[in-house]
Amino acid sequence: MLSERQMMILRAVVRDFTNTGVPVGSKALAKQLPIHVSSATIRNEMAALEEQGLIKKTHSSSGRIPSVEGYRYYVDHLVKPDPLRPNDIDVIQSSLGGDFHKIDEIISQSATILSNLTSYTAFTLKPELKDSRLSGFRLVPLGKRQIMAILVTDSGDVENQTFDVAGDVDGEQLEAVVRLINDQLVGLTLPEVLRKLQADIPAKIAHYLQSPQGFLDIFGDVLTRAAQERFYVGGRLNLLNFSQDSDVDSLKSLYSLIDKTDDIASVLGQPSDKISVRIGNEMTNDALRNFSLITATYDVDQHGQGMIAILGPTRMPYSRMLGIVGAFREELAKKLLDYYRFYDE
Amino acid sequence: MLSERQMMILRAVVRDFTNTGVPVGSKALAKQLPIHVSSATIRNEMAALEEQGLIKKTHSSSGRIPSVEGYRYYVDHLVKPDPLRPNDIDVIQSSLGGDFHKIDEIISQSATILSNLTSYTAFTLKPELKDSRLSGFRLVPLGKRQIMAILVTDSGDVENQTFDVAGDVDGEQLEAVVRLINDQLVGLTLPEVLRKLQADIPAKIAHYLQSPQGFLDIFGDVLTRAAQERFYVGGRLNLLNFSQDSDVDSLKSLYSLIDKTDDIASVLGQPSDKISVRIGNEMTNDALRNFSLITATYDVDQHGQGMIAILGPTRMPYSRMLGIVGAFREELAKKLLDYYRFYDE
DNA sequence: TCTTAGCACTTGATTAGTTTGAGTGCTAAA
DNA sequence: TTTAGCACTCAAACTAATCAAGTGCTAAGA
Repeated sequence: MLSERQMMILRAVVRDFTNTGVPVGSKALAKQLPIHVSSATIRNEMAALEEQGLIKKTHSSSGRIPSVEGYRYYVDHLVKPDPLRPNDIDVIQSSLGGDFHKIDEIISQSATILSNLTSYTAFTLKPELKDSRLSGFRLVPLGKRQIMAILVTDSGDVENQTFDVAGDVDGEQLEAVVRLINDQLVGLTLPEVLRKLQADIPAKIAHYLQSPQGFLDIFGDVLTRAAQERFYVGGRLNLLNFSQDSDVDSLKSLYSLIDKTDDIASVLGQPSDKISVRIGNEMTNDALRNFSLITATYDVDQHGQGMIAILGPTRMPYSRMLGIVGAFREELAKKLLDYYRFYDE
Repeated sequence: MLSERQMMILRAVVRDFTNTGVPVGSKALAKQLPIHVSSATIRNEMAALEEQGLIKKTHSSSGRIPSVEGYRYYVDHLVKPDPLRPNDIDVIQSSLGGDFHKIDEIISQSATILSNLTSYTAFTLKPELKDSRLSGFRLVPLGKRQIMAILVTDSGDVENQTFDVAGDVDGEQLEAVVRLINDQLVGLTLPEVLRKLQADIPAKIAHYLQSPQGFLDIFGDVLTRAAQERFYVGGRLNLLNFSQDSDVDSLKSLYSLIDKTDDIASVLGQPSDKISVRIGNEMTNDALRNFSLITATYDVDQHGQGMIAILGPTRMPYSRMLGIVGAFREELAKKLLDYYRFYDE
């Protein structure tokens, strides 16, 4: 249990350290605190805080920095999100104000905006329905030997892939296959489709195509891509700013983590309605030891739930970041509602 | 003009320095050279080489390192491409051996292979005809409010874009527009199409669509994307290995350079039949001061000419790199010929 | 009992001085 | 033309000294 004064001190330590990056000592605190106490008193209180594992020293006679637990306490009990700066509001308004022709443009743009506002790395996921279902599949012949496969889900995702085919294409055969797919698989969730694709579909297709394997490869490819959560990243390069003493290896593993599509869910974690903050080693991934991740969901009514996140150094100004994330999720939800409303009539 | 012996020494300096990264001194050279001379003699020769600006000292009493001019001389007159290591051959064979369904997969895979072989960053461009022409345009309605625009060029490039439309789509109107585009624009080069798009097309389209601007935006977007040279990058992260003393800023500008699609042509330069090496500040771009770029074209007969490139530190083992690039361009051309042959029948 | 002044002590950073080793240019003799 | 020898230079590694910021602890005061 912390006393009022200890909370005040912890808050000041976190705020000071996140702003300056320098361990904070008792004297500086004494000058700065609203109450009037001597540095010796502060030292005593700090010793108590250290006892509880909330702050720590970098060496035996240094000032204190927050521990992971200290940040945690701060974020859970002490922080108050900053209101947006007027300038930030302008940035959001103007960047999100334009006309968009597809959801993905808005979501991708959002990642850029967030990274600009925070100068960290930002992630955005578009709103997803829990289990999106296959709503259509086509094969469009393009040129002499090219075909495009297009897959559409009921949440409006479109995935496509162009590929070359050998020999003459029999239009009727293609139509038959497409009809088969649409008859048998439309309405199923994507994992179900994938399962069927490995089970009874091949046999059925064999009726129409002499070499069905090529087709199955393509279809499977488009399908898995559609089933994967797509996310956008903004401000990738900002990670470079925090690579302490140029630790190339950890930087590399960080980037591979970010670029590997399939891991993103495990990194961002379960969606929750609140804004969530995970600090340093609270995340299992070792490459994130010195980073904190702020994630938040946003709701677009019946169109599902999306997610935004920012990744920055553990020592980030949480109050400001929470303010930005909190405000931006609202703005984004509003923008998307407008968007859907326009196109849904 | 260099004497036989001076060439020998220059070659040894470059080879030694690119291998070890340590300035090379007269004593070490004396031991290593095939002829038997004293270190004093070497010193004299080195002074002569320095006189000509081919090597330089890092400080007044250090060993020598090659200057840009020295590398240039080495590359132009002294280097002999290394033959591939057996292991490298295996890597190429197995990575390029599989079945591919589209050119782009091969080209993108090539970038990865090249970066693996060299442990540098690699670029690949697919074979392009000089002026590819528009060969077809479609609009495919996908769902209730979604349309996909597809553009095909005569060199087989496909560019597509999905977008949302408001209100009900009139299928006949769409067809009319598509027919108009195909009638008027097919067969023109992409820049010509782009010009027409800004000139007389809007008026004509206005007959069929009440709000043509949206359509023009989309079409223009797909068109410019198709006109842009697409390139693939492998081993991006390898650049991190050479950021001396973690100079974050230059690293950032390097990455933005690489990611900015439109600049790549200016970076890679004019295609030439020979393998070209550009060293350090021979490239105008400042971010590349400490890098060298090896580029090579490859020919796929009537399907045009493509390009491969690797970007690494100025201090790279040129003989090995030239060997790899030289061998790989051949392998790639062969693979692509096979590919085209298969699909062209 | 809580607070505070005072003091001895610890530590990282900075600076200056030393030593070492690799390498150079130059001179003079072979 | 080559080479042995020598004085000289410089970066790098190490040592010692100083400084400044900060701590814990003690003892006195509120």
